[in-house]
This record gives sequence, C-alpha cells and structure tokens, in this order.
Amino acid sequence: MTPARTRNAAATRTAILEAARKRFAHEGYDQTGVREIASDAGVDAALISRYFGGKEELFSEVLSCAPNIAEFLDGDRDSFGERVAQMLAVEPMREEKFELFLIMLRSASSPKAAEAIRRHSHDAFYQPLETWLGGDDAAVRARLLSCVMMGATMNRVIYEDYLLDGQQRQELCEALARTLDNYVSGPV
Amino acid sequence: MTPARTRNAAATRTAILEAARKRFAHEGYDQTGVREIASDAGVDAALISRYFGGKEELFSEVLSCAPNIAEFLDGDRDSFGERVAQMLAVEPMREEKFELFLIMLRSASSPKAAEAIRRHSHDAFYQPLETWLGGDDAAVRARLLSCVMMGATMNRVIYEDYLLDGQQRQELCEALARTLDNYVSGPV
DNA sequence: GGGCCATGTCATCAGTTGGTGACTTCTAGG
DNA sequence: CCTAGAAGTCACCAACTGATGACATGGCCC
Repeated sequence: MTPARTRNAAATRTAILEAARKRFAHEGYDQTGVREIASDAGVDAALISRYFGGKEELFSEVLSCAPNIAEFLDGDRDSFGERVAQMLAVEPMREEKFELFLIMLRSASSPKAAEAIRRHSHDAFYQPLETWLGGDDAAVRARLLSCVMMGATMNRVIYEDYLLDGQQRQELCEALARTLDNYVSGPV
Repeated sequence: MTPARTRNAAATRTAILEAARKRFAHEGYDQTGVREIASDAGVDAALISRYFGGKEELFSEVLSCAPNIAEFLDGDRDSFGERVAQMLAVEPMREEKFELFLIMLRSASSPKAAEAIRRHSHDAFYQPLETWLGGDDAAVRARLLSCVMMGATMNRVIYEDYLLDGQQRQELCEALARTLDNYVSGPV
C-alpha cells in the first residue's frame, strides 16, 4: 500500500518538478529561487539539490517534461494556422499550452538556462515542426513559423494585452492565421 | 578648457550611460551588475547611484537614449519590409540597430525592468509605428509587425543562427520582407 | 591663498542566492 | 525489538548584489 503522502521519493520528485515548471513559466529561470519552488511543492529546499543535483539540472529536467508542439501538429493540417493563432492572440494565456514558450522566452536571457533551452527547444519544437512541414525549405518555413509564434507570445508577455481590445485581437488572430497557413502550405 | 577626463561630471555620466547601454543589450537587466557597468566606464560603482539614483533609474535612462524605430520609418515606404528583413535575418547582429530590441527581449523577464520597457517601447516603437502606418487597423498592423520583428530577433538570440546557412537566411529574409510589406500596405 | 562645493574613492552593509553536510525521523527487513 | 538505510530537516556557508555614508581630493570664486 502506497504511503499516503510523506516519505515518498517519487511523489516528492514529481511535486518539485510540477512546482518548478509553473514557476519557471511564470517567472523565468533567474527570477525563480529554489526556496520558492520547494515552498510551492511543500518540501525542503535541500531536496532539490539532492534529487536533481541543482537548479540547472532541475531546469533541464523541466524542459524535458514540458508540453511541446506535438498537440498542434497532431490536428488537422488545414486548421493549423487558425488553431495556433487562436492560442496566440485570443485565448487567455493558459499555461498548459504556452508553457514551453513562456519558459523559453522568460529564461532565454539567463546564460545558465540558455544552453538547455537551445537543446530542448530544438528537439521538442523545431525538429518536429520541420519534419511535419516537409519539403526542401522546411527549415526556413519552420523558422518563419517560429518567428511569428515567438513574437506573438513575446508581445503578450511584454504588453499583457493592454494595447488591444477584443475586436482587435480577433483581427490580429485572423491575420496571424493567414500568415501561419501561408508558411505551412509554402513554398516560401 | 575642458579638463581632459577626470573630474568631469558630464563625461562621467555619458560614459556610464554608454557602458550600461551595451551591457544591458548584451546581457540583459538581471545579468548586468552595476560593478560591471562602472568597470566598463572606468568609474566607481558608487557614482551610478549618485548620478542616476540606482540601477533601475539608470536602465530607464538608457531606454530613453537607445536608438529606436525612427530610422526605418524615415526611409522609403516601399522598401520598408526589405530593409527591416535585411536587418532581422541577414545582417550581422549589430548592436546599434538591434539595441532597443535586444535590451527589451533580454530584460523583459525582469520585473524591475518590465515596467520601464513597457513604457519606453510603447513611446519609442509602438506609437511611432502605428502613426506611420495610419488607417483604422493601424494598431493591429503595428502589432503584427512587432510580432514578426520581435520573433525574428528572439530566434537569433536563442539559436544564434546555428540552424540556418547563408542561403536559407536569404530565403528567410525574402519571406520576412513579403510578410512585413503585406502588413504595412494592409488592410489586414 | 583659503574656503567650499562638486567630484570621486573606499570600506562596508544588508539582503538574497544556490548549495552542503550533519542531523533527525520514518520505514522495511531480520 | 532492533538495526540500516532511505527520506526529510535544519543550520549554515560563501558568493554576489545594490546601495550608502564617511572620507579624500580637485578646481573654482572670493
């Protein structure tokens, strides 16, 4: 019988991972302290070093678990642009879908996190996208899609949607969808 | 006769401002220490607090001086997309032109810097761009342009161009130019 | 020359960070 | 019951950060 809660290494590890994922997405690598993560997870901060080796390794582990682009690639190809644009411009910034982007954008400036971001984002975002696109210029089109998606997310992070009302966000969404689909259907 | 170098408040102030601008663009707000700025400028770190009040105020002052979008808005309207795309995808990441973007992207994750970024980027980037675009949906088109420009810069910051060769960057540039001009000439 | 303020230097503080090792406590196996 | 080791707790360290106030020094005006 699994012991309810305490004294369970696996559960503790998971709790730390979950708390870290949220914190990194909300605050970024630098702004997140191991004490905060531990507090959220309801464990002692020392356990982070014990279980993961340190903050950097924890961050790398988080990137491995974060949801990636797969969800959008699985769906209908023709509606890709619309689905992504909806997420980028209209839907509230739900962490579940945005998480990888948010972690990346908010942590990219930290040298400690940059290397892990490069590695993981390539494996979990760029490469799958490129394969999904196919064709000779898949790399360029993947980059174009990445530009629009990152830029749109970055704008929301910075301005927090202050500058656009609902109607404008709808227009933005439609334009983004057209641009994205244009890159998807290629050729560039 | 201006005293060569020492004991010159104006020159010291300028030196600090210059050094800070470069540091903030290269490393971002959090990663930059006042001691590093002072060292680059060849002055004592305490002078930063004396002259600017503190690191935050210095950052805000730097944003006021950083080169903005004006250069691109002054040129020929028809070549806007090409000129901007050249900067974004082909030209080496010269700090002079990129500086405002780099400072923004690398510092946006810092709460201390976020407020100043919002304010200054609106005044020095968004507002001029919107006015320059004109028309009913200028706000949306400005946002679209901002997405592409920020996203492209972000990609270069993260991946450091590892993923694309010269030929691909040229293709990327042309596609970006088309997209940008499409947003400029509107309607969305 | 002498006083005086602007300018620059220095030591140091208080806070925060990530990390470590010794300690306690719980549980499993005998 | 008792030991051994895993799991968790705690106190603490060393490094770094931004900031401050006391102090030294230079240059200008009287």
